[in-house]
Amino acid sequence: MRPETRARVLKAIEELDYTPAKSARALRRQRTQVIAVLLPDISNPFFSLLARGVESVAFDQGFSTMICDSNHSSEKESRHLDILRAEGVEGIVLVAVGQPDMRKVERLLRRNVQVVSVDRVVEGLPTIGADNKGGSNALTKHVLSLGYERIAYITGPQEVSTARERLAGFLNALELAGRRPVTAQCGHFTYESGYGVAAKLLKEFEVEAIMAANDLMALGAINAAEEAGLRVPEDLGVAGFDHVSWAAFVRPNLTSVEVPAYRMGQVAATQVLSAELRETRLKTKLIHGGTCTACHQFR
Amino acid sequence: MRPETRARVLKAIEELDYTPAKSARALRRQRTQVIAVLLPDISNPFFSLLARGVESVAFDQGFSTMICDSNHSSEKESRHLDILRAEGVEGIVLVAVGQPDMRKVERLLRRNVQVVSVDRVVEGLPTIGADNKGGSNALTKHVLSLGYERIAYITGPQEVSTARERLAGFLNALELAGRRPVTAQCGHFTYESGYGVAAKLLKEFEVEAIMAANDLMALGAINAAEEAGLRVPEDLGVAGFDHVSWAAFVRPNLTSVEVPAYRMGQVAATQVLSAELRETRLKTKLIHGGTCTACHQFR
DNA sequence: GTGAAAGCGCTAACAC
DNA sequence: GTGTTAGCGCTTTCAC
Repeated sequence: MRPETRARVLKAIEELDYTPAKSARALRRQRTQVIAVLLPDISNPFFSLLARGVESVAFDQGFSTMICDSNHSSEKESRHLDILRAEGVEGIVLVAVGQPDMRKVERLLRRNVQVVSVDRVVEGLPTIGADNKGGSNALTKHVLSLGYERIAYITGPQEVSTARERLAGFLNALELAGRRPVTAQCGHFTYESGYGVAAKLLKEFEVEAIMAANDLMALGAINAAEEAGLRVPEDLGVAGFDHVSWAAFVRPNLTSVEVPAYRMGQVAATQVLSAELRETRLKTKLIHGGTCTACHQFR
Repeated sequence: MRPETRARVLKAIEELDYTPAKSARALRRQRTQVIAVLLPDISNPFFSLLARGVESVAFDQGFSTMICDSNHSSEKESRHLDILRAEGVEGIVLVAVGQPDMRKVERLLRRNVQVVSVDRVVEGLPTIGADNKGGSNALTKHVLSLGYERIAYITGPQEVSTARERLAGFLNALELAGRRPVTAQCGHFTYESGYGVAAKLLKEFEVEAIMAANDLMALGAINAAEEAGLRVPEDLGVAGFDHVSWAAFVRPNLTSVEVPAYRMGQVAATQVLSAELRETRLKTKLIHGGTCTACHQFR
């Protein structure tokens, strides 16, 4: 092309304020260059970090990301799956609310839309998860090594795979040490449920430490303990799981296991975008060893 | 249409797994039914709540939402503005990183893309913000009414309008009471800066209370105080701003002013989507009175 | 009501 | 290289 022509074209672009229209391009090429991340609650710091991880990878590869919030509702999740199909996204990173609507998911897969589950195991989908069992196991061993003997556990809903895995890791470590938990009771991964379960538990049992399946419940347990007149960590040790950012500001500090949400998002996005994938069906993949961090919560 | 034909069509839809392709529709109608929210950091709970507010309104109106993360970078923000134009979004809710690239913004406006600024005032754009000055004023009066006299202030970067407004509200309330702040020093809205500024300040001045321009810095101040051997709230009162959700879990509790991020997002989205808007240029709009919440932090 | 046809803005293919 | 053309899947219009 003659430099002069080139200059004229550039000038026209400038004057007409031209930008190629993505929707036309998408129609013609049958590729939108958009992926989505569909999660239960973007205002939960764990999920929003995960979303950032997805976005960072997509952005680098020239993809846009739609972040969709199912608001903890399976129905809204299902509607979002429809919308995303119509929207023509090329892949979906899914943090499912319970078991997702597999009919919808399969329709997407048939259209060659990559769907990868993160954090929670979904039957029939490749899953990117942390090593919940291993992390819980390591944390429990750490707690035992500090000399705690009478330990209670607050677990999450048993339909959620992460809750089951963390409980399993805990029980396994105890068993290896030839011990049994004082009690294991079920919460809902919320602050309130942690508070409620701990308050009840502290009345009925004599415990030296409480381990919870996530930080929010652990925080509830701390507050319940202090209201029961117990000093933490002098009278009662408390541990959580997730190592969410604000936990670092909580006083007294919370012992926890780091779950690398950002990296999990990155890995999931990479899987979704990787072309190889279009051939091979993936297996579940573990990220990180579930490192046990900060330990100020224990005497 | 004959019921029989109708049935056949429905059956075909089912069999072919048909969903109308949005990109074709968008191309033909020159409307994508997509809006975007472009913000500095989706993993910040304040912004993610805001994003949820935007999404909820858009979803109800049949619009999809693209959440874009500028990662606190003006450059990335600018690139996102380009992408969003190419993508053909019909409106943008913008939480700007400093002053945004107005050339890009104006190109969007010229194309009749609605751009509304939230939280931070942007010259030349309608802004949805909280009543920072009023809220700060009310909080300061509250603190004064509790009998505190020697008050220090930790402000945010003065380029950010919210920081200026909160400082102004504080100074105004003091002035009305015929007082002056012990000192007012600048942080960066981060935990670390709050910690650092407070630690220094407590050495140099004798203060009864520290007020910070946001919760994160207030939390830093609390930790600095406790490390300096001061009990909070017995020896030193501390107040923040934003009333972020995790602040409710912090012990001792933090006095703060609520900034209704979710509602601000909803209002901004409504503005962006409202058709009237296409005619009239908007003015800045205040949401909420900046209510002063929980007061356990003060004796 | 039903059907046919044009065209949105782009890209891929093919001819020059 | 450069120019032309067909067509992606939908909506709108206009003719029946």
